[in-house]
Amino acid sequence: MGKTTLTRKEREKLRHKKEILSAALKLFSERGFHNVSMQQIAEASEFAVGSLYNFFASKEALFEELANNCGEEITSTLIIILDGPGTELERLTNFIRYAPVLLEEHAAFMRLYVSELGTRGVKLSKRQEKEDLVAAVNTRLEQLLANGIRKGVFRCVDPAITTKAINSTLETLAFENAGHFDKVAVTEMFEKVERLFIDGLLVPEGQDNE
Amino acid sequence: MGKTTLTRKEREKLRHKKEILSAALKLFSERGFHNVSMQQIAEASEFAVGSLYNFFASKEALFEELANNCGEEITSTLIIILDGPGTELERLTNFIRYAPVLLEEHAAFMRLYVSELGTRGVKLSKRQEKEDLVAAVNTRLEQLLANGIRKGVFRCVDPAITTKAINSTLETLAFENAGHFDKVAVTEMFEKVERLFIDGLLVPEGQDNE
DNA sequence: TCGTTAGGTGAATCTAAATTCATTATATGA
DNA sequence: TCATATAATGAATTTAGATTCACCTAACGA
Repeated sequence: MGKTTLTRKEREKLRHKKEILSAALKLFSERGFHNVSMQQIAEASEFAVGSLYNFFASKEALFEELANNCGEEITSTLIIILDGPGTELERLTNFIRYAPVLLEEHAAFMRLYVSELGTRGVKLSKRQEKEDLVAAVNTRLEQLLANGIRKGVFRCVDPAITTKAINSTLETLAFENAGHFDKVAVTEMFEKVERLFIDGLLVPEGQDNE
Repeated sequence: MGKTTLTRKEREKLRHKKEILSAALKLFSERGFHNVSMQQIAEASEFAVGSLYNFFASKEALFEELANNCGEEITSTLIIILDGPGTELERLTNFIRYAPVLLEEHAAFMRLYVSELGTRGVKLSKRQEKEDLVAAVNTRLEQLLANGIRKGVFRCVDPAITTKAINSTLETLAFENAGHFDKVAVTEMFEKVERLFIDGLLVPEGQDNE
């Protein structure tokens, strides 16, 4: 019947699962993992508590699935940008410029990510996956910076530290703005970040690198 | 008897309270507020659970006292640096350089601060005080940057954004290093931060600001 | 129509932790 | 030494919230 290999029932089930995840994401991002109960998720998603357990083995499992889903989506986009065409300067600029888009599309998850999973964190069993995703982005950003430095485009800074600085700054601003998203204000804000980091990294004209 | 106005008993009590706070700080910083029980704090401090309640009305109250104590101590030092003598450049440099010292002396609290109170956060009732402390530091740092820009020492960046960038970078590194503190490595790391931000902020020689 | 099955339901149960409080120990000073 | 006050104790109670499960309901094929 459907255009996929899934039966209608299966599609329904998947949709229900997504509804639960979506409601949970909203709540978790607003109040944090420990301050949201399964009851509340049930109410918000208009299911019964018991039903949640038809989809997820535990609250923690639900959270993990959420984190993995969203994390994958976001990091894969970032990796495409970092691995994409263009000079180091262009790609780094795109990376920073993309933040507002990410924020608009995934505001709730960004909040969740920064507060529960970011550099800090709640302890979860299978956090492995997420570590890998983040590491993948960081490695690429570091590499990009290192290349830019070698080519004499960027000043001779430490790529690892600079990566951390850029990421933590973006995370912080993302978190602050995820609540009350205002496209214009946010875009403007990230332009300032761009000027801070990009201009601060460029080798001043007429000077040699190192 | 004592050199203060406190009786011996009172001093004893105070010491006991400090012992509890100290044990709690260690645990909270390692595992986070929600993952530490009053039982555990009792064991670690070698008191009975009930005794904790002779000192603090609730677990949350205990946490708040901890946060306020340490927060005050740290921010007051930072404010002294930011308000101190010296040019904007010198004071900003000192601010960043002071991070390792802070980290060495207050590693546990730094961890706690970043994970539970930093820009993100657990919801607590009387978080007001802490907000004020942080705001006091941020305002001064912004002001310092603004002055530096006006005097043509720093590039024309946004002081508020730059403040956030510097703080979040320092916080992130502090958090990462609070666990396994290594003076040499940490000092080296913060020197790189210094180069990243300070050098990146300076107006290139022979050029005019704006 | 009827039996079967996959979800769905939510009250009941279980669990981990916070909080209380009757009891015990210790110190002080008459 | 004894009376009193102050602090310490930890078993018992309470509470909040996760998890279970015996029971529904709707859809589908026979």
